[in-house]
Amino acid sequence: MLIEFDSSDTIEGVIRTATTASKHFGEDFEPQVRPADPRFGDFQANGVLPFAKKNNTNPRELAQKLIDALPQTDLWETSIAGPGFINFKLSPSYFLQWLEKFADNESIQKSIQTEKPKKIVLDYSGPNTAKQMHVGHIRSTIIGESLARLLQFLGHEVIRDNHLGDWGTQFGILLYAIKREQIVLDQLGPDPIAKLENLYRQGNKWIKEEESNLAEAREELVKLQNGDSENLTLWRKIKEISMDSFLSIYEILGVRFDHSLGESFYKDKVESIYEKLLSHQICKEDQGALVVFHPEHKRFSKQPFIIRKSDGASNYATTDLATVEYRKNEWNSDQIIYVTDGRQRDHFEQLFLTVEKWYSAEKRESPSLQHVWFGTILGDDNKAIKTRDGEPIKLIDLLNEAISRARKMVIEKKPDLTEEEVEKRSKAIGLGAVRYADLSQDRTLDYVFSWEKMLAMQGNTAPYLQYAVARICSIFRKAQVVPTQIPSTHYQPTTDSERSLARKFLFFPGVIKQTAKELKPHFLGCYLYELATEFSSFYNQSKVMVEEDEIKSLRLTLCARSLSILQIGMDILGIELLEEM
RNA sequence: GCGGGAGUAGCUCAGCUGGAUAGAGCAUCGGUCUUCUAAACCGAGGGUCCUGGGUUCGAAUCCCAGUUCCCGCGCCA
Repeated sequence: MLIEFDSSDTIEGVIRTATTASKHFGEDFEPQVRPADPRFGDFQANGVLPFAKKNNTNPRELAQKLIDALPQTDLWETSIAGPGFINFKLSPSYFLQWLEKFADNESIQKSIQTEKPKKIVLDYSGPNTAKQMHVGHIRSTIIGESLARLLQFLGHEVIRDNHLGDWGTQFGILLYAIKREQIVLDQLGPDPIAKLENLYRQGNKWIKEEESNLAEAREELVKLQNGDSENLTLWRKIKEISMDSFLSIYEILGVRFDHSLGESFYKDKVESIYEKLLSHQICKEDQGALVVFHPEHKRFSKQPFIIRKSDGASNYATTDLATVEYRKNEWNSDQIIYVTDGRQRDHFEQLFLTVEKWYSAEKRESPSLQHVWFGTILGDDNKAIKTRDGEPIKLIDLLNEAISRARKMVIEKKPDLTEEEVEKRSKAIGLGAVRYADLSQDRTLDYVFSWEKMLAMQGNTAPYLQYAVARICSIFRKAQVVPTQIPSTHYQPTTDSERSLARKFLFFPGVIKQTAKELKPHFLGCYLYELATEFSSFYNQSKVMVEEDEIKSLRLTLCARSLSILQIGMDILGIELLEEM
């Protein structure tokens, strides 16, 4: 019998073979193999219950027929429980075979990679220029990066594109403020982006104070959009300053984009969009603007998708349409994934509907479009953190605070480390904590920002996972073997802690699949935490460095597989690991 | 008004798409370091899964109604 990486697949395959051949079941029988409660077994097949219901037979008797039809094997024991569940309790021999078959990170990756690699554009982070990234901006960057890594791990070609908000109306206000204050952009001092942000805030105040100021700001924007050279020069400088600030954050977070084509990149590509959509009668003029309605849709038949404002200017919707076209034509992408705040869901739904009609009118295949949205980070008032007024916590400050708190713990624990080592560990631990705090929770949920939450280092946190890894590495150092060169063994997982750790490995494939299917990193994060918990428990109960070589080899193998899965998983989450803590 | 999301332990959250006695972390209380790293481990207490109906062998999960909070809905992105 072939042992597959995903044990559910192995079991399901065996069941299907049996049921297809059996007169009691047939081809339409769904085994429904799921991880089981450890009290009952390792996997369970639930499919008999609904099938018996549909065919008006006794489920327990039917379950018995299924078991009778299964081939004899020493890989597992089966039993019927409750109303008709079939439990599979895997044998020690199964575990040992699995452990030997998927022996290193490469073979694990190979076993799970896709057969149909796609070219996927991942659109994430996308901060607005002239503003600093604050804590509210962390989610798109971290979630997006993690999904990029996941898809790459699965064998897809991923194009990371940072769709900068560099052509919005904020420039009217900012240019107005710069001119009013007679600011020289080259002389903004050590923290130019903060200065720009203050200017923007000041400008915002001014335009609210007086009508005429608002008019002037609008005029600056029009001049910019019409290619006024003075304003364009200022705009370029602003973008440069912004990019420097973003890049320093990406550097810390280990994020690198293949492209940073902002909205400005598409400003000359929008005219043809209007023409095409008009010629296909997808959009129409309404109240002076060019809009798209979707008559078949209950809501978007009334709620417009504005692709050209009544003043003739383009907007977010327009550039997004042009962006799809560019990514399809120039990069030949099969799929585009947008990682943005959930408040933009209507926008993307409308965008996707519009693209679908447009491409189908031209009989072209549109890329598959997906909006991976996340909840908002809220302030203490339960409202979204916003930049316009007040001073939200800067992202850079959060990251630095995380590193400095980790630093205290690192030094406390090991006072004699070199400065270089302290630096390395504090960074891995502090940033890991922040990343994990966000990634370990369902992305669709809003949460209130708190230092305590973001910087926790005990319990279900990245440092806990990193600590488990450090302990494993320590064992291998003491044992003087490398994880890939452990002597083979005949000793099978026997004790409770050996068995339950080995058992945990088997659920990794399913977790990866689910994470990829729903594009929700928290499935992986939670699993890794559970795995680390199993390992810690194993570590406390079973000494690895024992006299008996056979037992030692098995336990080293369990350490090695824990390490592999933690390495792979943490790498996908973008969290660094340490060999010592 | 229309549409979307959410309501699970004192707090923060999981709950594998309908499975068996609902789980973690934090906090509280108790135990474990001359033994591979105590950022750890073991244990205890803590629940009207918002409320009320329904669907069925079986519901935190699906459907309906109500309720509370959040978000979106014509020229911001």
